[in-house]
Amino acid sequence: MQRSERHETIIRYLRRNHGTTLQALCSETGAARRTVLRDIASLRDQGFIIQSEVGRGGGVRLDPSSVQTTARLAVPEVFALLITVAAQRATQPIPFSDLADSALAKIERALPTDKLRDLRAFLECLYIGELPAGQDISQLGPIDPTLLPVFEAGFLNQTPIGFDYRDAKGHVTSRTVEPQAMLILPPLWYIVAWDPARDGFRHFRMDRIDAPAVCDGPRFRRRHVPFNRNVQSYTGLVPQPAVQTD
Amino acid sequence: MQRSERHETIIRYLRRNHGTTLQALCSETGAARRTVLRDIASLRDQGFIIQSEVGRGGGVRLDPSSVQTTARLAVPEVFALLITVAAQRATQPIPFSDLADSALAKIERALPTDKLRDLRAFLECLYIGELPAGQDISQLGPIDPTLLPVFEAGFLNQTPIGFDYRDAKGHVTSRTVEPQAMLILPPLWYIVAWDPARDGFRHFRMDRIDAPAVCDGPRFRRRHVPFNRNVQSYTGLVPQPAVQTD
DNA sequence: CCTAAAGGTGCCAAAATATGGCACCTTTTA
DNA sequence: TAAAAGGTGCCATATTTTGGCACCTTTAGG
Repeated sequence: MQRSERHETIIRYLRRNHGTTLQALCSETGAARRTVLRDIASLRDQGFIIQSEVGRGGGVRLDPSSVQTTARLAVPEVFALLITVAAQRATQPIPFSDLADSALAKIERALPTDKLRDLRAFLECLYIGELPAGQDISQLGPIDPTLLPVFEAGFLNQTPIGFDYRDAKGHVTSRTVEPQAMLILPPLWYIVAWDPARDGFRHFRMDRIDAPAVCDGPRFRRRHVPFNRNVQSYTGLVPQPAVQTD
Repeated sequence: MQRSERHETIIRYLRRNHGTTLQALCSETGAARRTVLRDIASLRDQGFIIQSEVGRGGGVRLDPSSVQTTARLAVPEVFALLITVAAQRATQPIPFSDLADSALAKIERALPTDKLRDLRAFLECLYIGELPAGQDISQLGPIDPTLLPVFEAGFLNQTPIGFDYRDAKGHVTSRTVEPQAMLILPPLWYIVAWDPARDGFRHFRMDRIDAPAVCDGPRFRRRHVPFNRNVQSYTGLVPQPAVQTD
């Protein structure tokens, strides 16, 4: 097996298996342990975040936010691809999804460092949970397509965003808030923001947001968003016992 | 200078200079002429269209339509991404799927011309419908991951493919057929092929196919596959990205 | 016609790089 | 304590790449 093939195989395997051992990777690639170790070092040099755990029950794991793309793809675009593939795998897996993973791995390798950093930060503010039973979703509307880029810009640059918000009764208010997180309770998508006017966190349903725009205003600081037990971060869906320091 | 660095230098130089000579590339890279020649051959293998002129006043030139694909995706990989996004849209649409579409459009445009042609042909043989009510899917098994590349090779090159087929009773027969289309009736995937031995079209469930392989045999011609009303072609369902003109 | 300027291929020795095995280290768990 | 893990350095061997050479073809100019 060629070296570049082997690298792709390793990434693909790590992506599909949340935790694995070097021994498994040796079997998968047909290479010696020493070679696989070198491959992993090389992949780390290329920017893949591969965490490891020493000792019994240990192994290696690819950080789920390890993604790259072609330089011409915008971060929200890659984000949308990632979410789509992950959602599809969670609901009704498509045959040959390993090929989609392989494509994502290759896109991953081509991401410039600054965009990779942005995407990683973006994925870290994404939370997923389940909608409480009985929640009314009868008036679920479309989401303004400019909302995600606006959120991204505000979040990454730490500048406030503004929008008109319609509550359940259709009453519209104008808001200027500090975007802190995104929350998906399928099929509802929320923006979680710090509202300075109310001195607290607010959840805004994305389908009730109109005319989103980045605002001039002082840079805000990021805050830890308190969620209840049923909500997990996208990057924390797999427990990470050891954080590798590069 | 490392090999990969040299490749980037060559491409960059060719982009900036519409016509150049090997001698100039040798100076630019510091490598021997023989090495630069190999590099060019290698770049051609990677999909760059590098034209050359022999003789006085000759040289090499990068075809302007030869867009550099920093992520070199295989056609089945792009296919898998496309299908994933389309399937997700059909079941439970993700917000911002327009962004995923946009990303895919950019990826498609970044494909070399021959691969783009292959992908288009591939997508044109894909059909989607709904499973008739009451169809038994209780024995749905896994699909051999080599099947899609085998189908692709057979379909694009118009050469027969062979496989072992298990029918509903588990009876295995060996088949050699002409692949004509793929049919998705979620969650079942079918290969639709012309079976010369039976002088007709046959539908083969992908999860009942084993040991797929491309066969030696005469090139076959493509046929129009008759489907009933509930089946639509993929390209009729999904708007295609605008084709970039040279 | 000849010569020079071009791209191109095959071959081989030398150089460079990758691989695998080994020894040894550290950490974690049963 | 032993086994299961990831990890590093080193070295002989294997593999790949490079550069030089010979030879080929094509084109343009003298």
